[in-house]
Amino acid sequence: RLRKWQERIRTKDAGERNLQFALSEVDRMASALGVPRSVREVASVIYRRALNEDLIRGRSIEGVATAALYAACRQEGIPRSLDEVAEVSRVPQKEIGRTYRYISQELGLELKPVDPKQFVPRFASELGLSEEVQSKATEIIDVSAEQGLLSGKSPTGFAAAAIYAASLLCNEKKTQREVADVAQVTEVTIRNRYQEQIEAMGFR
Amino acid sequence: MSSPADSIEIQNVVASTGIGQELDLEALAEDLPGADFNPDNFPGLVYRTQSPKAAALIFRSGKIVCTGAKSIDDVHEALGIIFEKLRDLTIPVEDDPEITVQNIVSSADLGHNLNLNALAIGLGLEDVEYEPEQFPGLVYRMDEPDVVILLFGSGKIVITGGKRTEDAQEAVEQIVERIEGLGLLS
DNA sequence: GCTTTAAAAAGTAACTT
DNA sequence: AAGTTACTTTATAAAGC
Repeated sequence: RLRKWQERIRTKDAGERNLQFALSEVDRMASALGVPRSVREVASVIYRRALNEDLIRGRSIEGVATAALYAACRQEGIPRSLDEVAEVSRVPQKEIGRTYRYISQELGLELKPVDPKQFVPRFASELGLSEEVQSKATEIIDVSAEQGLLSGKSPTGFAAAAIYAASLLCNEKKTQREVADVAQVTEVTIRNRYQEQIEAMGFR
Repeated sequence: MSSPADSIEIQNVVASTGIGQELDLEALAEDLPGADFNPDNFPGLVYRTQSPKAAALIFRSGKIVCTGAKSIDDVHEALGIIFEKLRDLTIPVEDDPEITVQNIVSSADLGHNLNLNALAIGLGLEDVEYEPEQFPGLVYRMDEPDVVILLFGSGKIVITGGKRTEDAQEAVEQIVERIEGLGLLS
């Protein structure tokens, strides 16, 4: 009976330690990503829900913590790409994506697909581009998405191309390489999306 | 009057069977020209048939998985060839081993572009997985028939998880009806 | 969970020419 | 810049770790 008790305390302690570890990891990654405190709080709520629903079994604590943070960023409307999240996590990108899809399904998060426009302010400011370029990029995204060009395309690549196009239109040109670097996509992707977008805008 | 259902093409059929006889795969790998056997990697021996084109995974237990065939008839033909090859090597093979189709992968074309963002919301986010950052297709799990459909912006689709030829047919009819009902089949 | 096999869809990436 | 190759997703059996 005494042993059982000690075991209970031990597992409870272990559980507490695991939770502490997960939340401190969320905190560490959130800081590295520069997301506000509110996002970390949403992420810990998601993590605790996953824990209560026993979704961690068979998965790494760090993987679930990272996926919770990725989900929280999306839920709060300030998404980070899987690439960006993977950079501050010790979990491979593929596992983060897989874990995100799992907890998202099981917790019924029902997050809408990421809107490329949500990347515009951050990418544009990293490139030192003006408000004018940002609103032009936003317009390009809206117009080309409305014409059905967004289906199946990566939101970061779509946003990157629109920012590149807008920088040209507003005489604040950035090279494809510069835009590609902040958005973490290739120049080829920017070129492909850019061509479709300027055609959709009626330029050419 | 071409309907999407007419565009269905079976792309891959997976089936399992067994010869009811244990096998020495090391010996079989020697006797079967073209056989790949790397037990450190995978417990099955891989054997490919040329016509019809298919790949078989042959296990020590005598159980066999056949994949890559373009029709159920091709599965039977390919396995028939393998059964004969084994008999030629004086390995006793049951007269008519039962062949079970486990999965059929089909492709089809809805004939219209799809707005996957609108479709994700229209079909219900709870039944849909659409993560264009990870994969360009929208994943839709259908209950009846029990299949998974991948839908792409081009209107091309993939139906998998079905065990009968009719599953793809029914799935296409169902998904067309649902998308039309949402007014999203431009 | 993973390992292997096959096939389609379309996007993205990493190479080579 | 174009071309090739390869990887992402889905399902499915097999035996074993």
